[in-house]
Amino acid sequence: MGRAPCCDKANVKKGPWTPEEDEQLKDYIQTHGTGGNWITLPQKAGLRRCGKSCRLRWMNYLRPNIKHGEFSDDEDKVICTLFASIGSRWSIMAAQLPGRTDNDIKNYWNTKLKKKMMNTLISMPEIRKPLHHLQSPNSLTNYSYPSQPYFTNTSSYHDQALTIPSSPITTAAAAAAASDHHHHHRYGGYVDSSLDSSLEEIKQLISTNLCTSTVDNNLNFFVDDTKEVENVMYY
DNA sequence: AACCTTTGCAACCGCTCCCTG
DNA sequence: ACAGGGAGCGGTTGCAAAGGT
Repeated sequence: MGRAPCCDKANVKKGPWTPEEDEQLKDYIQTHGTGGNWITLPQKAGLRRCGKSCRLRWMNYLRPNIKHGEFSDDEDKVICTLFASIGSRWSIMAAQLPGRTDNDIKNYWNTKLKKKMMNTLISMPEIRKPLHHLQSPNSLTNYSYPSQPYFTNTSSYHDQALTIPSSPITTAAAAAAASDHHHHHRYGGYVDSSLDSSLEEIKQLISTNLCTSTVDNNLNFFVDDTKEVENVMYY
C-alpha cells in the first residue's frame, strides 16, 4: 500500500529538461508565480512533469540569481565551518550562501571539497597516525555523521544557536574522512564498523590539544582564527 | 583509435516536517 | 488531538564528459 503518489507516474515525463520545457516553466512562474502549489503547477503551465520535478528545476536552475561555477575560498570556509557543526544540512548551508543551492553545495562537497579536506587532514602529522587506515579514499565507507551533533539542547534545530568549534576545518575534515559514503558503491561499498570509534578518536584529538598553530598553518586558506567560538543563528 | 574508468552534475526517490481542516 | 497531503530535504542514481591505458 503506502501513500498515494504525488502525480500520475505513467503520464509524466522524466529525465533531463529540454530548453523548451525550461522556457515554459520560467514563463509560467514569472507570469503567475508558483501559487504555492507545485502539484498543480505543471498542469497549469502545460508541462508533462511531476510537480516535484518542476520545483527542483526551478529552485536549482531556473530561478533568478543562481550562481554557477567555481566556489570561492570564502564559500569553502563557510561550508566547512557549517559541516563541522551541523553535518550535512545542505539547505541550511545554502541559506548562508546567496545564489548557491542545496544541491550544488551537496554535489560540491561530495565531489571536491571533501577530497580537499581529506588531503589536508592526511598531510597533518598529528592526525596522520589515527587516520592511517583512512588514507585511501577507497577504504572509506558508511559512517553516518550525526545529523544534529552540536546543538546546545534538545529542542528543534530551527531556532538553535549553533556552537562552532574553534578549528571547524579539522572537525569537518575528520567528519569527511569518516563519512565518505557518497558513491561508496563505486568504491566497493563495504561497511567498516571501526569507523565509529575512529571518528570519536579524531574528535577527541582535535578537541583536546590539536587546535590552532599547526592546524591553521596547514589550513590557512579557510581558518579564521580571530574567533575562539562563534555563534550563528539560523532562522 | 578504442575501450575502460573516473568524475561531476542533474534529477529522481522516499522520507520527514509542517500546515490545514 | 489527529489525519491527510503538500513542501522541502537529504541520499542516491543515471549518464555524459573527461581522463587514462
